Amino acid sequence: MNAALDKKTFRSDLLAWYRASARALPWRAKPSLYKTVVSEFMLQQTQVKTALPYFERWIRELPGFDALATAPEARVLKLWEGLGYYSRARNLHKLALAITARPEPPRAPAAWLELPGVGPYTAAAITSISFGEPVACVDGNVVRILARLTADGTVFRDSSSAAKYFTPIANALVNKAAPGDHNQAMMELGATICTRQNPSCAICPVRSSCAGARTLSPEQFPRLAAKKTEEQSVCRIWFLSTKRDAVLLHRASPSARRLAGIFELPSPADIELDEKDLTTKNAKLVAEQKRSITRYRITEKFLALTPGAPLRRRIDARIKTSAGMLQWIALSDLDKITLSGPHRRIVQKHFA
DNA sequence: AAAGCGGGGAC
DNA sequence: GTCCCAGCTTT
Repeated sequence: MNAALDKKTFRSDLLAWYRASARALPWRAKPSLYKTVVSEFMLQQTQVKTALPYFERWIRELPGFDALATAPEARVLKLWEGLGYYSRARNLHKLALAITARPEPPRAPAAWLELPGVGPYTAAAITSISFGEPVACVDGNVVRILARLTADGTVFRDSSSAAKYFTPIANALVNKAAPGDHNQAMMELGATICTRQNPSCAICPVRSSCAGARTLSPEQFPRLAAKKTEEQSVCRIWFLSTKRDAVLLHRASPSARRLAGIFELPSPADIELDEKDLTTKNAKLVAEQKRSITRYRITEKFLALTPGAPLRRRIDARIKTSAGMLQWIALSDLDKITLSGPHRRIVQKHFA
């Protein structure tokens, strides 16, 4: 730790800045344990701006742990549609069931760690904000601030090892009199001032504590090894019923590792088609889109399938034996099911 | 079009 | 410890 860093000065400068300039966010107005939990789940892997409309609607529809616990999972997933990483929604649902099953919610960070979807970061966020537990949240924002504050040039292999490295430092720095506000202030500082590129050091409330700000390029911290990306190409099928009033969709099983319980346009493999079934005569490329997820860059091609009678019979037989993984969904019912975000968009754009 | 963010869980 | 998850924003 930087010997020059005066913790007391840092804490009070940070807190004064936060209390004067915190953004007005819906989970900060009239805070409750439930709102804190929902917001922290939504903010895993998702930026504030994206989560905002989802949070407002969620609180309107499911205003407390009881409402969430008694809601059917399909409704929970539908409310999450478009946010991605649906295991967060399923974990949040299970967490509500666990919370309502006990006389009162736990208070200790270690107890929250046992609940589904709660890791070190989320346990620290929830318990510091709701119960004043003196534990630090360590996310990418906090790593960035601490690496700059101490001008630490360590090269980390990835963000999780960086978080582990900075956790003791972050805990030593927490303001024990106001850990919730301290943690939120760190996140706020990272999101608005101590940004990854072009940090606004000139207006930073803790500039006088920061060793990085005294270097030529504070943005060089933290030093993370470059990630390698992998190209992936996938194909999806747009296939209508004979009457052209329903589309064939694939629903991942509730225990699937990816997109559990979520509908997508089927891949050729999902309906047991191979290349020779997809001739230029019966399969036409109607759309192509690129998207990114973690280290993958995915090129997705959408083929409209208009098969002859024998192939159609084969697919019909396959649907019957698919145990609900393949379903005809009426075009008028598309709004009633949960589609993955990218497939929802492609359907609206090209097939609506 | 490419690069970056980001915590949790399964193994 | 390592890998996977299947999405958006910023540049």
